[in-house]
Amino acid sequence: MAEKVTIATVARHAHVSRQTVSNVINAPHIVREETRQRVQEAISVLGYRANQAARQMRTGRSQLIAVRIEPTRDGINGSVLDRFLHGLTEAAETAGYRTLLYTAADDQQEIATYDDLLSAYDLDAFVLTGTDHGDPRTAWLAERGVAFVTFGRPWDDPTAHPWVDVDGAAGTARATAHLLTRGHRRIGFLGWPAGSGVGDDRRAGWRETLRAAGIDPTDLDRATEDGVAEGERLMRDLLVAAEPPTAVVCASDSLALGAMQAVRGAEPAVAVIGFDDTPVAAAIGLTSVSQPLAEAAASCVDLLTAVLDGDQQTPAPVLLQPSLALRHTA
Amino acid sequence: MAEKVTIATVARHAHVSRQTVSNVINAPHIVREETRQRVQEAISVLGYRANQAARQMRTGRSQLIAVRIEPTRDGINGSVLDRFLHGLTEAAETAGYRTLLYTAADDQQEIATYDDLLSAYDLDAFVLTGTDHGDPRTAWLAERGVAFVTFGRPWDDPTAHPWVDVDGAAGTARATAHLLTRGHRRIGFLGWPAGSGVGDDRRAGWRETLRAAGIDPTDLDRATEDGVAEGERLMRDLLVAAEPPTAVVCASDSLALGAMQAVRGAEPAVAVIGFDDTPVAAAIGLTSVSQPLAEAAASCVDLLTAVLDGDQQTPAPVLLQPSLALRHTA
DNA sequence: TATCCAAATTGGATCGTTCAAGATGGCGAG
DNA sequence: CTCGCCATCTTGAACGATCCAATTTGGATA
Repeated sequence: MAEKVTIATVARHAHVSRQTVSNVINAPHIVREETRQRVQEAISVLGYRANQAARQMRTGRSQLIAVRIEPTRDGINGSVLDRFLHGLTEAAETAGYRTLLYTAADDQQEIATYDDLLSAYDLDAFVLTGTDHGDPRTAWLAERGVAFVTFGRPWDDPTAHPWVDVDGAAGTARATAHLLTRGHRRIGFLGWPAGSGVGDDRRAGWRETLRAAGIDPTDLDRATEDGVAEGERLMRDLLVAAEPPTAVVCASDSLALGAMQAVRGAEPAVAVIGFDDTPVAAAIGLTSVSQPLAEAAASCVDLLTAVLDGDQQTPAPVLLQPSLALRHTA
Repeated sequence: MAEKVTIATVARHAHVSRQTVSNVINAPHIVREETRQRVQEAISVLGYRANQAARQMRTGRSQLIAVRIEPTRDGINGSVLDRFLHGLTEAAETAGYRTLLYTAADDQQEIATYDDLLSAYDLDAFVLTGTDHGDPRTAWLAERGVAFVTFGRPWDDPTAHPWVDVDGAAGTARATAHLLTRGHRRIGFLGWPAGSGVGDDRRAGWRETLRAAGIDPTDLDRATEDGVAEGERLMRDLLVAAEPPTAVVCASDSLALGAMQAVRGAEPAVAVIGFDDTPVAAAIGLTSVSQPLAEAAASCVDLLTAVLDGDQQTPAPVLLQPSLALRHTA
């Protein structure tokens, strides 16, 4: 293995001092152009790369961002976070950061991990996914002045910290509007029990769109835990109503898949629209609301760099618009 | 924010020297029991955590493992690597390592990233997924004495480096055997063009099992690129043969999904078995060969720790057995 | 030509840890 | 009683970068 190339090696090679090399890297403007080029050449000739550990010891910054990876959850919806993770890694890389993964069983353990990562690895920032009402994690981080962004709104106070989110209500609204233009009037909704920010948001988009069209959403709304079997059960329940729906909007592809199974072979066909545009939806031709996950991830990195570069303490949140991936179930 | 707790803080608090604290952490056996306990107590009282950057500067080890995350590939099969990643992160964590992500467009760029990660972050090891014949990446790493494990066999030389893999041939063999016990005799195979290690392996399991049962596999074999549409096309092609198959084993769930679409409504039903047990398979009730991904990830970490702790240069490879997730397509 | 100022460069200290070598004290053998 | 040995603990130096203060250089000015 070739011997280690340090900043001193570069300095010798370019006939300058260590500090000048450091300046070329961190503050090029204070170095004379001619010197700068000579050093740059030495750097590339020798293949020099600053040792992060040494830099970090002086500066306290590691160029590392941490993201939690959840234990393989629901097989269908789990892919959403994975796609977000892909986008995040790419965006972070172009911004000069690397992505570190960690796991945690619950909020308390996650906070312990923050502590560990911060003191052991000097992490620069955290990206949290899926915050809920009164999240202890964001409070802990904010209290200690740690930089972080959440993918998902803080439902209590939208100005509490930087966040990126996708407008779920707009998504279900778009889905509902699409069904309305196709002539559907009785459009049901399968969602989650009230109380979760995300679930309530998605339900609201459907409800308000129906109301705006002069349709009473009451009796067309069903809620339960997420899952295919649950979706099927809810849909059957909707179908036996006095005036069964001719279409249904769902809060997830899991629920939508269940709904599809419940209406299989029905005449006339019942339209179904899911949420998240998962691979399952694409595979079986399920129309679904699609979140711009790569864009969301890039926005997270943008906000983080804004915070880390000290430009702003709390950059403006980003709310992205979903689109409708049209397939043949609606 | 509380002031930083360093090894010196602990030393003062326990009335010993820095080095003794270091010894308590790294070589407890050379410290007197009484002293050890006193130091340990100081550590937990102060909440001390060794600073990785500083440690790394002396030891050259970072307790960091790197894994590549691919740009969101095929929506259906992509989840396999994601599930592996989940398992890997968990296993690495319990072994005292953290997982770092990186992306790369091609092999050459990936090698450049190795170089970067090694010199900038002093990475301890790499986990590679999906190696192919004559992989330049493994050669590069081996040449420099970098520790790494591949998830996937080195098809050229099984002793080239440590690896973990799932026995794909055993998987398709098991699927084929299952179909045979269900009375099927003409069992087709949809796979990838010859040349890819994984694809050839999966095909071999099916072929040899048929041969062992006295059935000639010729004419029952089809190959193409992966994808749902391709699977459907291949299956239609198989069906118009002189003696069409009554069942088919596929090299992926994508192909299997295509096959299912091709035989939809056929009487008698044509049995279909996929490979990878993806969420899509679970969602639509497709019987599929299931890889023990969490176990594979854990094995990777085991091999890595064996290499990193210097126990062995090339620990014995691990070949895991897949199982058959029975659902209602076979 | 001497003086001064700003820009560019230099050397030394420092971050927190581990390594290498040295100091201390107790104990048994000679 | 003294020596050497072992177990235990302490001291000084080093890893590779950046920060700080001091110094040199080049060019403009008097």
